[in-house]
Amino acid sequence: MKADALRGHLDPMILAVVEHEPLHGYAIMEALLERSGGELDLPTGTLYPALRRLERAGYLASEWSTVGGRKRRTYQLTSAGTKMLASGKQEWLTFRAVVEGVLRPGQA
Amino acid sequence: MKADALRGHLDPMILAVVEHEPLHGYAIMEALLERSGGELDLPTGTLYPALRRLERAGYLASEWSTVGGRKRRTYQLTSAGTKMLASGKQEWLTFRAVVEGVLRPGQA
DNA sequence: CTTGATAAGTAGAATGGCTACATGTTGCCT
DNA sequence: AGGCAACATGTAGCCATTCTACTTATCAAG
Repeated sequence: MKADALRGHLDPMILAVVEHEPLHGYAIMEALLERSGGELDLPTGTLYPALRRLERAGYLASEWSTVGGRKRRTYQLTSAGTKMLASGKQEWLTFRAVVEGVLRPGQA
Repeated sequence: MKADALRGHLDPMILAVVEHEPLHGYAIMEALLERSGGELDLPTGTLYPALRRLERAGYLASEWSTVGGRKRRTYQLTSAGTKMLASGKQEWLTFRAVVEGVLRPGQA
């Protein structure tokens, strides 16, 4: 998959994986990897800054904990984040329709 | 639709509209607008540089003509462009599967 | 004779995902 | 005991591409 085809689509994806349970950064990476069937192997230099950005923007809230000597920062959706996720899903559907309207991907 | 969610997806879309008939820049803009149901209104500052980039990369070839006092540069797919378009369509399907695997967009 | 559509372009800003680097722990393998 | 893989978090700076804003020019309609 092309490098930064993700542009603009990553945020809702991150929000989606913490929708039903709060997760820490590393676990978010693993969840993305798993849900994408191994395709989405985010570098830490992408994920961690993105999480901070989303927190700054008010879509995520975080708290520190220490588990077995390891520090974890666990993120959960805020109510603004929930709304953002919903509208992100909607925007995805629009985007998909636009691309497929132009691309007509059935025709190889 | 978010501004540059297009990132990395625009190139195959441009190639797609000239797949069956050569078009000049302005006509490409109109074709994108029409095929996207009015959603994709590219600024000229996006399209023209993109066309030049695709030509430099060998995916498009262009020639000048003058129609009614207006200069047109008409673009058509090269054979490399045809291949690139095919692989772009394939990549789109992968990308879509990745996003939807993570997003599960059915659930509002 | 001005406005809107047609037509092509450039310069420079901004975005955000990437590479590469930095730091430290735990647990398994030899 | 030593080393490496997995766990865990983070920063600095690069880079590609899309965007805004601008320029130039013709033609048709009003």
